[in-house]
Amino acid sequence: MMHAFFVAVHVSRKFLTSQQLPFNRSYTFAVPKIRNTDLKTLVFKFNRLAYRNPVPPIPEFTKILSVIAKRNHFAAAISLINQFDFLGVNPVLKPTIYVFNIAINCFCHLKRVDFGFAVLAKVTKLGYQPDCATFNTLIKGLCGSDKLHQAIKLFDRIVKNGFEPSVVTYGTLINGFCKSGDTHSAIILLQNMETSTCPPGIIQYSCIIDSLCKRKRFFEALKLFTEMKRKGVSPNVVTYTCLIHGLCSIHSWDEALELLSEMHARNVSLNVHTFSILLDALCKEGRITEAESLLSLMIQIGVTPNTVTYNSLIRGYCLLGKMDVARKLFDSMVDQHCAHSVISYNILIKGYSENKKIDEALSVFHEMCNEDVVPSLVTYNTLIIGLCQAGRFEEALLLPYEMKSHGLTPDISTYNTLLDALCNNTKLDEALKFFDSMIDQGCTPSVMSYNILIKGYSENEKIDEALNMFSKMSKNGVNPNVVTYNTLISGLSHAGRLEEARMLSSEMKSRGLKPDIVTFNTILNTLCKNGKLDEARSLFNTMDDDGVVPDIVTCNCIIDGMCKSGETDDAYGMFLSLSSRGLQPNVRTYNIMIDGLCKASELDKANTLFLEMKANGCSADEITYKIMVQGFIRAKQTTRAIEFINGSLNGNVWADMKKLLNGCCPPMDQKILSSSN
DNA sequence: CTAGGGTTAG
Repeated sequence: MMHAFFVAVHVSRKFLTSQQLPFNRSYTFAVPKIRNTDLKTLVFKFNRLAYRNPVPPIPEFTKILSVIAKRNHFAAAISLINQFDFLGVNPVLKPTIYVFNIAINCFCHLKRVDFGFAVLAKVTKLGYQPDCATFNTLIKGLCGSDKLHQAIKLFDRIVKNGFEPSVVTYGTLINGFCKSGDTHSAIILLQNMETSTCPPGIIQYSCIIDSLCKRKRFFEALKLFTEMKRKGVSPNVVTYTCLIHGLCSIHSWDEALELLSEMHARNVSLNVHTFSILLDALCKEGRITEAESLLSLMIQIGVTPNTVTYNSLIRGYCLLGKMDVARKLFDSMVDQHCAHSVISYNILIKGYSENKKIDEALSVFHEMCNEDVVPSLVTYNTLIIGLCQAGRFEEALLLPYEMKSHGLTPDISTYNTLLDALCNNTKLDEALKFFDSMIDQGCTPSVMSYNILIKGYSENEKIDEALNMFSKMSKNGVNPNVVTYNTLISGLSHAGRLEEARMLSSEMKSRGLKPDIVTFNTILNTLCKNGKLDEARSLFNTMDDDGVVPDIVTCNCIIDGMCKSGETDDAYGMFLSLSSRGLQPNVRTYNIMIDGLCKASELDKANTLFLEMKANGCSADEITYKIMVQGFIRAKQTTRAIEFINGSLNGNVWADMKKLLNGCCPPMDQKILSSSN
């Protein structure tokens, strides 16, 4: 559904006035205080200070050190601090607690909180007084190293020793809880703040609201949002952006737009984050034209798009298969002073891979290496997926070695992808060996790993091995999920072991796993294939009770079942009812329906549908052509078949078609056949 | 101390 606002943007931007939406506000730009200097220059500056005579006061040094640390050059900052023996107390330059705090912060970022605590020990040993920032930094470090428990212990200890926690101390812990998924504890801490000397502020509320949104707990998020406003804490652009992000992620455009108008009413301007989220949501829905309009709009009102903004747009084009535009946009980023991030490259690599251009994907990979953008784990995983999908799994299998040589550790996703590739290429013995080897590499197989093997066995008529793996996973303490059951139910059904399939489906429910759309589709497919259309019909009609809404796959299955049972009229009726169910027919739907019509000798109706699918933006595939040609042949209309082919086909499919036609054409048609080649 | 973009199975 297209909301009025986006229609407005799309149709004519000039009609958007500031009365309607919060975009056309004037923006003031903060001049960046830190100039764009690289690490080398900063270190040079630092050294020049150190050798000046007389030695400048310590704040001159800390200023540079904090800039270096802010640029994520943690090791460099620590090295400079060490070099001047600040921590051992330089005889000429007596460091302030600020220097120690910078050192602690750097160690924490380098995931060495233990060294941070060593600095703290030195602080007290030298008779310095740790300040609020010292403890806050350490608490943050512990939170960031998944040591939340220790962070709370430190908090309790310092409070017991008479330390007054600040709003930042609380905020750091709340953030830690939120990021670890324990929103509940974060809320309790927020409530504790109410009764403390520092009441919660905008940051604490926003943090929890964001966490709730990310976990799709919108009701609670909006409750807290209302509560904060009631308590006189005004939401800012961050609060709104978090909520809008959450709402967009569940396609609740109307609610998101309501918030946009509320922002306007409260005089809160959108920034690049807000715009990027909206733009990203549009791209994910394939609404690229609107996304483009939004980009122009943000530029027009003075919000500069950045790398993230462009990344979303590039991905949008990739999703539509418009790789040329994606590439152009990628190249244009440089002109817009937007640096390519590793994510920009990952998006492009995935785009090429998914559009069957693996060689382009590989060349982008080499390009990034040349541009000194370091490939990440995701880069490799994406490339491995691409290679596997292109059937080049031998090359993919080599990449974990390359990763390791670059200091990257393959993760469970890397291994699962390769495991899947081996299974898909019927290399089941190798897959099992690979499965064992990943354990040797210190990677514990996940449910997904088992599911992949179970699927591999099932699809290769080794259903007993699949069942064996199923019991093995439970023994190894890995609980099966819905996918596991669906895979097995499908495997057993294909093997004709319907009773066992039925048993598994009830076992799954008794284990508290809810059947999902795939479960239903699998069972419906089996019923239809086995001529049990009536059972399928009644199951189809009761899906709703389980809270599962039929999708296009479900309907395709039923339509196919009806066609196969000769109930072509019912099938066609269902086909016509798709849009009222909010469903779009896909190629498969058309193929099924056209085939059904052909077999019911309704050739003209089939042909009409064929023409209609094109008009509906659904392009025919090879199967469609084959079905049509077969239909004509069955009706002994070979000339019409040939005319049909000549009117619609190109090179590749032609060979198949010729085979199909061979032998069934009268001599004269054969002549037409060869002349049209 | 709070917000946006990239990866695996049915």
